[in-house]
Amino acid sequence: MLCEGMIPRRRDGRIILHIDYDAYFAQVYEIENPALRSLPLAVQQKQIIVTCNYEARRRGLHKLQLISEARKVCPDVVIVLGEQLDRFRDASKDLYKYIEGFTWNKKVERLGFDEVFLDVTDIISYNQALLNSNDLRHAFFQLSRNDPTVGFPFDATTVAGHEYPEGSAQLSASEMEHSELYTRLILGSHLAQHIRHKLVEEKGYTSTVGISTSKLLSKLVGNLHKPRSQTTLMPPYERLDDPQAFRDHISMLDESCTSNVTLFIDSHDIGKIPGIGFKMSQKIRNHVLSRPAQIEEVLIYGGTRESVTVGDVRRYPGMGPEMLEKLLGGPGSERGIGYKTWGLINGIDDSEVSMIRKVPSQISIEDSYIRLDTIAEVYKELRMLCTTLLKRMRVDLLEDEEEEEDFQSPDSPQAMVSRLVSHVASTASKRWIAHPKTIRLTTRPRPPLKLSSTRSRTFNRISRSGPLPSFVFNLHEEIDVLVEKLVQETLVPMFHRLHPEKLGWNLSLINIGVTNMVETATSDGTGRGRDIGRMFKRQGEVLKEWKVEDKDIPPDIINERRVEIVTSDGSSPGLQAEPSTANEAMETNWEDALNFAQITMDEDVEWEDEESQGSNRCHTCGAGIPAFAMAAHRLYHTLGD
DNA sequence: TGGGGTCAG
DNA sequence: ACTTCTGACCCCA
Repeated sequence: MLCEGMIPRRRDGRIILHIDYDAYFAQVYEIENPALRSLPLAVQQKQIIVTCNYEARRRGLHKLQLISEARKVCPDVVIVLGEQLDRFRDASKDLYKYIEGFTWNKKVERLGFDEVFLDVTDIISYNQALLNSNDLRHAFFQLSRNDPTVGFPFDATTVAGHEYPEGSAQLSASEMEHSELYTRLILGSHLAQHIRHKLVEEKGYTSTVGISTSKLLSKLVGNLHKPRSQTTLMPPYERLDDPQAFRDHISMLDESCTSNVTLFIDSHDIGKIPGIGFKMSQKIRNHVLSRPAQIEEVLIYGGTRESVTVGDVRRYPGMGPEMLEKLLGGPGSERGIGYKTWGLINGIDDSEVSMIRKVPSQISIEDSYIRLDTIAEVYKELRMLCTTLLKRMRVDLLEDEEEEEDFQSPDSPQAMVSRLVSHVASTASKRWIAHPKTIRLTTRPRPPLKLSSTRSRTFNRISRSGPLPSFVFNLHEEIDVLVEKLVQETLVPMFHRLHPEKLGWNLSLINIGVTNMVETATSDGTGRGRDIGRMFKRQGEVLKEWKVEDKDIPPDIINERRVEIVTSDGSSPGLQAEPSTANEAMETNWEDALNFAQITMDEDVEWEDEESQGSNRCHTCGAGIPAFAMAAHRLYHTLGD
């Protein structure tokens, strides 16, 4: 008897696509140099092939192969270096933004460089409602809610690409004709195919896609047919316990055939399920294998480890959320891990595809070392890592300052002055879209070679963190200078907190990271997908008379700072430029603008609470600036160049 | 918030 | 050889 209550109910209302670019690193090179496409191409990191194109695989190469071996197997292989990740990261971001363009709800989530999840539920529902059941073969998929001509024709009676199980459309056609899910998955498969085609046409990338109702299932099912293909996990997803369906499918009632989800997921090795990693799969394996009384064939003495499949675990006597909770729970482990894992084992994953994110939640740089045990070497490495980190921050957290959108009213002093600046000086300035508040230093001490062997626990990295000084946001200073300052003032003290002993340590790794991002406020957080209506509205407003008002000024700092900042004496520690010069320039060239800023100060304004301070940072140097002084502060930067 | 663990690509 | 260089999320105090 099946214990119904132990299996969480399926919720298959969503349609989720999982996109995986084929042999990603290799493809990036192929696009830069199309001549490589027809050749066996391998990407090298250290002494290994990290990935290779399918031509190379056809000739016997594979991932994580030694270079020496690869050359033996395929002497004419073209090997390129893949240690510098910048090009891969850039291409990945570009593809991500392109793919976002297909979504309506902005639910698009990147996993690593080469995978993207899309929640296309809304698009599918919309098109499902549009289907004409009298002529499904000549359906039209609408990609836009506004323009019914944007889209593509398709045959809504068949799945695009592969399906799992193979030929399942014919097998249970009678049941599925009435299945809502069946229709929605068909729609999903055609949308997936369209996106794949567009990725090739517009970006030159081939990809592999999985189509199902959750991140878990779409990711897993996509693996069935690679490369340049797609697979849809077909219904029924539910166990057939409806009496009528029960009789119709009496021949399928063998337990493994109750639903295609179970059929599909049961065959996977337990460690292949996303979310069940090395540690957890080991714990589960040990438990399942260490009770061989139930299963004669499984012997642990032989030393050969039997593979444990999801099916083995799912059907293990007494297995359920409680048992998994006992197995996997404990201090440090995630709350409700047993229930979550039991869900995964039953093909249930309710986790959301997250909204598109413009900024990462952390940026870190690390390097590993054979031996690193002198303070001088450490300083040198800190400087190198810091340099890379600050450059990365300028790439990932900086954005072209385009016409100052939405968030602040178009006639606010900031926007006004900003327009003046970019118009008259035609300065293509940059702004920070986020400010990390914290910097962290991590090291991995070399394992104490021959200790009393208590436990070689995963006890790997140790770290210290502290506030990130705001001078690092100063774009007018040379990186080298900022690095030197950051190392001396922040990282060296942090290092000594981490390693108080003068000698005796030996590091195998150093990592420097910035975290705790505070996003600079923009209206929608995406910075993309301009609203046409809003643009028109704005144009009108720009023509209106200036309004003098500003409600974003924190009360506590205005009195002490107002004079200082308006006279631009560089009260922010990060400002290095000559104050008098900037000041002079402002007064001579920007009198009106300055007056404008002055007027603003004298207005009777309302104050916002402390919370608003985060949005009153200078985009350029990161200094906290009262809103009323921001306009003048911007001028200062512009003229400082 | 600081420090650490697990998982993933 | 579970490597390397990340990044996300979760837990505990």
